[in-house]
Amino acid sequence: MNLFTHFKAVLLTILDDLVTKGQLPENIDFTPIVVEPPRDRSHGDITTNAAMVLAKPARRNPREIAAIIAARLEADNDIGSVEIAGPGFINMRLQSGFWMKVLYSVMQKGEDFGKSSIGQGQKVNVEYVSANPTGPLHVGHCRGAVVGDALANLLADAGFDVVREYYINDAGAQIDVLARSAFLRYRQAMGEDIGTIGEGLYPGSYLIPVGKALADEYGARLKEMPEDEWLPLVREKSMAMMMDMIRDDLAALNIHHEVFFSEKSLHEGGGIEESVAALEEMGLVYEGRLPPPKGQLPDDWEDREQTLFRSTDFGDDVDRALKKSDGSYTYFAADVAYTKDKIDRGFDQLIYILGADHGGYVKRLKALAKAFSGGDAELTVLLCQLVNLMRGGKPVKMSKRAGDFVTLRDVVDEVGPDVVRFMMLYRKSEAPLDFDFDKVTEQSRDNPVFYVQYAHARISSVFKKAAIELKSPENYKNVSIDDLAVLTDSAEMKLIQKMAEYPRIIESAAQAHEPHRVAFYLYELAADFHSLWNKGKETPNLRFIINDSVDITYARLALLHSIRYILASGLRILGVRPVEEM
RNA sequence: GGCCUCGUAGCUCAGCUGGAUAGAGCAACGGACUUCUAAUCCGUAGGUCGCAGGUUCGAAUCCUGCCGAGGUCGCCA
Repeated sequence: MNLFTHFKAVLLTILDDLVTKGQLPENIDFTPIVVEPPRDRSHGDITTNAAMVLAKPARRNPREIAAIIAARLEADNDIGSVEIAGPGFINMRLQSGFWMKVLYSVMQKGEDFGKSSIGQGQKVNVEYVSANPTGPLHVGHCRGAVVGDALANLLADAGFDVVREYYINDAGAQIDVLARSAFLRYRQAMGEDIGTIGEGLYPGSYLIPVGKALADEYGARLKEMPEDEWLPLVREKSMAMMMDMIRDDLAALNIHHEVFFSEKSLHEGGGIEESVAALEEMGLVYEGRLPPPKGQLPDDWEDREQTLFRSTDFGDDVDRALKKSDGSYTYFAADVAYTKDKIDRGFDQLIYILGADHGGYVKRLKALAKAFSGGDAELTVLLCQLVNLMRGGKPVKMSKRAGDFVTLRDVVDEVGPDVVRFMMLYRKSEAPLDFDFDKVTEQSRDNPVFYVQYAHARISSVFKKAAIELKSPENYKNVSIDDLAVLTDSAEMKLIQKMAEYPRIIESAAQAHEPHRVAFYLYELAADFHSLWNKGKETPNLRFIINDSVDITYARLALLHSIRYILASGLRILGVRPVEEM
């Protein structure tokens, strides 16, 4: 239950009634009305701008309207007091009994407490990673991988029907380069001295096992074939092995896609012709010339007529080429087919997680979604900015020597998947991110991963102690709403109120496509918990286990258990494991 | 030159889709360990929200123009 939507419903009922009673004019637009937590908690538990929004259409003073609404709100059993403040804010304080109902609801629903149905089962496709299958994932892929995965989890919790998808670029010239590079490794495996690896081939040692596998499978036969015979065989084998490696890399970060979509299947299955024909039917394809780019002109620029898609009809800067000078389809043409395929599969929302270097690609993708869905499908792109690898405050030097890059696996192996995931999510994705190997493994408040994990571990330690000291340590699970009334300390109330915000965080983060909000929320929840913990040091009767009062002990264990549920739920969305001890 | 992203405390960043006196952490300073782990907590101090206009009851948030940082710019993928 999102308490803000709950009280918004209460408010709207009142407003409707005021309209029928003639105290407000008819046909007023209520959509700008929000019910939310006040910026400053001292103003109350919830606040609404209703009076200020209604003032103009009702042609009355906002504070006057506020007074009318406030009088009605006060009649609600869950609302303790109502105040009108500033230009016309209506601030409400809730009865403490209401907070206990919320806490009880967390106890009952457990990790489902934050789940929402605002997604209404809308079909969402989240495409992320989609790295070329020509080598292991490198550190640059980390962020998009984690952001995409967490966003998918978040959307699923918010009631969307989510498909996680990986687009395999298995059709371009880079795949032939991969195959030739693997062929070299094959010759090496057959005992040949291959010398230094030539310019334009992949020198990485990860291809050595591919060469061996080829040698095992084909023996000397490949060497005796002309290139046009061995190339397809080597291509298939090396690509399959690269994809296996990529899947392993992703699994190390606990990432699993449901769909791996092959670009090649669009070329071979006629998807491209079909989709281009569909655009033609809509009158969106023509033969024409593009103006040369404004910046530095490419060396090999030649002015020529080509097949173009009218993406400018949908807000793009220039029309986009569908065919290369040799007559074959462009990469973009495959995207035409791919977008159409997604729309045809019935997705209401297409989300792409791309690196910042793909910024120039966004408008043409949006143009495609508009063209194929008639504007019904929403296409959004999250551009993840660069991750700067640091060590001890200094940038990690990455050698320009080809093949010598930091892999995703290097990073995960060094600091663990939980740290990688949390840190990649502890920043909004449009902002660049420093990832310092030393800082992220530091155990201090400066390290949010540790800080949140530590809260979870501390809660676990209380339950361990309770299991030893209490006769019936599980009895806290049977507390009633009334039993919870012994929780009256301000730090306890603050925690309950913080927990009550969780469903709203999930909903707003999902709608804004901002998983980092969950990470920040968890940090705040952990801070409130650590604060209560330390309060118990100074004030022993605020500790969780109180020897001479089982009632208080059970109520507090119920509180702790609820916090643990929410920490676990939020961490699950982020893909970080909660820990029992540090 | 066009387009995209960013600019908030000394540093690293939040700011909940336009709300009230702009918030955290680090660094600085002052406090709290016979304890359910002090790996934490409490307090003090720190601001022209890049600059200038505009929109309105109200702007860090929306619009326009500058300044600065990064990215990107037919047929590569």
